[in-house]
Amino acid sequence: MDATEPGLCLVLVDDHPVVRAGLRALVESQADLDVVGEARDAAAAEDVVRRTRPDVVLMDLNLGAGPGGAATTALLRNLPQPPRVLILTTYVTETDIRTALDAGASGYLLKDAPPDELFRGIRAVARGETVLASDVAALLVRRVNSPEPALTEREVQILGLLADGLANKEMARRLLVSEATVKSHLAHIYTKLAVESRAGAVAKAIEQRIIRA
Amino acid sequence: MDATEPGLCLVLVDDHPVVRAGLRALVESQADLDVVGEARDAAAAEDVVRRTRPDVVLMDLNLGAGPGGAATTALLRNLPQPPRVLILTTYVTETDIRTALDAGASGYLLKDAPPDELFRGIRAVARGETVLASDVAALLVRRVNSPEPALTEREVQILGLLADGLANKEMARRLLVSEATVKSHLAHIYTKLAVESRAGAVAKAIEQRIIRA
DNA sequence: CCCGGCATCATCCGTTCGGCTATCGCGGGG
DNA sequence: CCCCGCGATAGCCGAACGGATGATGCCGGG
Repeated sequence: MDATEPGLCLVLVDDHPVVRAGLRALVESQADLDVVGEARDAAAAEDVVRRTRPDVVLMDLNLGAGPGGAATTALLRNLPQPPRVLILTTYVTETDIRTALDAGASGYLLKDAPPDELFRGIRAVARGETVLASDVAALLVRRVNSPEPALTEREVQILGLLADGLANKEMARRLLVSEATVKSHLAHIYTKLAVESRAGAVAKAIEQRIIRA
Repeated sequence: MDATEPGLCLVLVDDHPVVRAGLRALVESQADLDVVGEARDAAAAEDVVRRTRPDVVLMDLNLGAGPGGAATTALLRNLPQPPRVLILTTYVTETDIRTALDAGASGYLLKDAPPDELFRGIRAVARGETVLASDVAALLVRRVNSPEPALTEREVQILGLLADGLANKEMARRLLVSEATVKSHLAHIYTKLAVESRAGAVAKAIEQRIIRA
């Protein structure tokens, strides 16, 4: 490690103080990694990033109330000289990954990864590389060449409402379409998920992490 | 702090290495707290507790695959000279708290608590006190004077079949009862879970971990 | 340029749900 | 001893659902 190397500046975004403090202690055990700020929500994240100009932001996807990690990622990436964003979260949903990467995240790691992988991930992201946890990558790959047809965006949306227990008529109102359209989407969903009822669809969708519980 | 005081011995149980390492760094910043072991699942927890005989175990409720934190708590509490168990987790569901406390946990804190509260919690639990995060306490109190939605064994059974997408007639056949009975159980389930459809019931049941996803 | 997937909408029809009300036997706690 | 919760049962009825079938417009790849 070159002594003239300034090291990487990090900002932590997580709504749990315990996790933040823990992460800070962890990464600061590495000589080349420095935590220059923390935030517990989107607003604080923007503020601290504007002031500290970090190289990499470690972002939890689930920020409790307010804007989620994906939205916050997009927010930070739209700043001038935006930092790289490395998602560090617990649950994996296909749509979570997609939206996070679409929002401009450079990587996606899980909290059940060993610290080593985290350190390597941070450095890789700082270099401009993209890093994905193997579980995450596997999930994406499985989707690509799986015999199971992928659900459309609209269908996933319907599934979300379905899990909220809404009737077809309600969904139609929410989505500003007719009830016939909703039933049509549902029929497709049933076929793709190989189920034959709303309840079965919800269970399978959660099980396959198409929607979160 | 008395120099002859040996300090409190802790074991961390969490399936996320990042969180474990973070927690370790955090609590070891306190002179009187020592982490003597870590575990990522129930089996490892039992093993390390048997060997290290800690005063307090910090337990995550969501241990990924295998036995959950509540089951692990019960396991540890049934050992000879059991350690105190302090639940340290993210989400709060009524049933989570109940089962954890029933399993013999001495406290229930949330990961969004400030580190200070955590340190105080650990010391209090070690002294034999019971500690509850204020959010948790509020939730429990609310439960006491509101009709508690404790589902019957039969009702949980119905929920399982419901998540498989079975029709009432099918469930009736499986359970060797009439369809009327099934509908009766469903009506009770809807009331207790505060939903009004099968799909909503499935989602809420999975969310509250009444049935597995 | 045509085909296919997607989203949209429509109608028909038989089945299923879910709410309502009511009954019955059983067991436990006041 | 009586009441209550639980499981089981029944019938009624309007609303919701799910399948089948077909049609339109749009867009993108071959």
